[in-house]
Amino acid sequence: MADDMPKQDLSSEGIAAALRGRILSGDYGLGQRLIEMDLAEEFGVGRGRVREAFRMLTGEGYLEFVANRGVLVRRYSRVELIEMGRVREVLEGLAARLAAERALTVVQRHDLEAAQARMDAAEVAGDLDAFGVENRAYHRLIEDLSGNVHASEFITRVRIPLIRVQMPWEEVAESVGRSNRGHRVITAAILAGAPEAAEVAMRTHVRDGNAHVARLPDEVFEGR
Amino acid sequence: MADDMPKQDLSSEGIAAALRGRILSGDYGLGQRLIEMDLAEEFGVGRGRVREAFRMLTGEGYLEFVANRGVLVRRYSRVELIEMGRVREVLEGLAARLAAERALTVVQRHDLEAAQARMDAAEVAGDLDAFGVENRAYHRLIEDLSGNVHASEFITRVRIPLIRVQMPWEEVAESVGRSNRGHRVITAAILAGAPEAAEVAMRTHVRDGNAHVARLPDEVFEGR
DNA sequence: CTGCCTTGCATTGTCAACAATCTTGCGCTG
DNA sequence: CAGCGCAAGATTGTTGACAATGCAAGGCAG
Repeated sequence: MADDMPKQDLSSEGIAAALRGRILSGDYGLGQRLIEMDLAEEFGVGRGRVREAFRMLTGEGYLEFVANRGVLVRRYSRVELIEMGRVREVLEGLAARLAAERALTVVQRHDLEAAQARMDAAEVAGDLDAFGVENRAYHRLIEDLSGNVHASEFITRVRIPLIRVQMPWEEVAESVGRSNRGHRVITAAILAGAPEAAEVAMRTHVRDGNAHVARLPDEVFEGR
Repeated sequence: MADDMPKQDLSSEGIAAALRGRILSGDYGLGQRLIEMDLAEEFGVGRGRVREAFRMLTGEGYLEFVANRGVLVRRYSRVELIEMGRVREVLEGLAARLAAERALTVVQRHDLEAAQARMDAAEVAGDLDAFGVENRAYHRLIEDLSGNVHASEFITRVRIPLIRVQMPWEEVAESVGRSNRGHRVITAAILAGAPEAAEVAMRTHVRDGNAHVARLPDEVFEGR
């Protein structure tokens, strides 16, 4: 579908949401500069509204403001990525713990099992792309099951720098097996209502993933 | 000093910083409505700049935007406060862990001991106000010692709703002893370079504090 | 007296124009 | 040919004016 049709009149929040989506989807690359005028035209609004959306997203940590240069999608150095990885570790661990603490409905339990099954199928089929997609869906599902929107929000943010980075990760086919073994432990712990076990398993799992990040080449960190 | 002298010309960031300070200091109460025009006049700038400052602070979680009504200092429901408390628990736990993992300099170790000593002095003197101040300084020091700015940023955010709430907390003189006992365990663990012990102690400590929040009366949650 | 409508005021929402600033490419000089 | 201004273009920074919205006070009907 062509995306160049002038958008409907949106509020600042709507524009912010649209831009947030583009950043999270990787549509806008890290370090990419955003031009007020272009977006104003695209959305069919004045520059002021776009500016306000920019300021909201800077406050949320998605954009970087440079005086007299405007905004760019926030970049992260290797050090920052490692720091955020540690934060992600405890936050995702918390989400798993909370999911295990709650009395899940039958539907929720089924959703979790289904997500696990889809990852298993992708693993067996050796479909790395599908595994990547299902992996992300699985982690987001656990956030949802935690019922803690603040934890979710922060996890989303510390996951941003991984958007582009995870490609080389998928190349390592061997790690899929290891990764999914972690998933099965987490799934079992949540379904069994074992918070401590769920948190420990999730933390270990995320930490494993972070180890890959530490070995990435420098090129990954330059925002074009 | 009288505060009614027209302020110097400030950037949006400067205005945001000023407002953030007023919110953090309790100068602006929870739920208080802020008028663009008044602040524009006070700071001697156009409304646009004030609006942009508002949007930044909304993104940071300090303000709440209501369509066609402007902004008010963000209120948090009891449920949100409890949710954020759990996030704070693991994040402060992480900060303590990281502080214990790092090889602290002599100066840093001294700072930590000094902060602990000041809390001890306030406890002995029975000075609840001083203890509250030193308590906050202590937690912030540990954030700094962690060396993880992202953890720090998130901790600051989940601490926002506690600004007003901590007053009744201080009334419970008995809890000061219990609280400071927790501090001593944390301090010792960090100085001993014991990450696991430091994290566990901090999590327990923060969880204790959160228990107070859960028992607060409903009035605390209504923005005037 | 009570409830609803209306009218006026306070405030926010939006834009378009102008000023300030930065970048870029050109030409001049040594 | 390299380096240094310098001017033109592009982009952001800021404001004031006008439109739209919501709220409160007062009047009117029942």
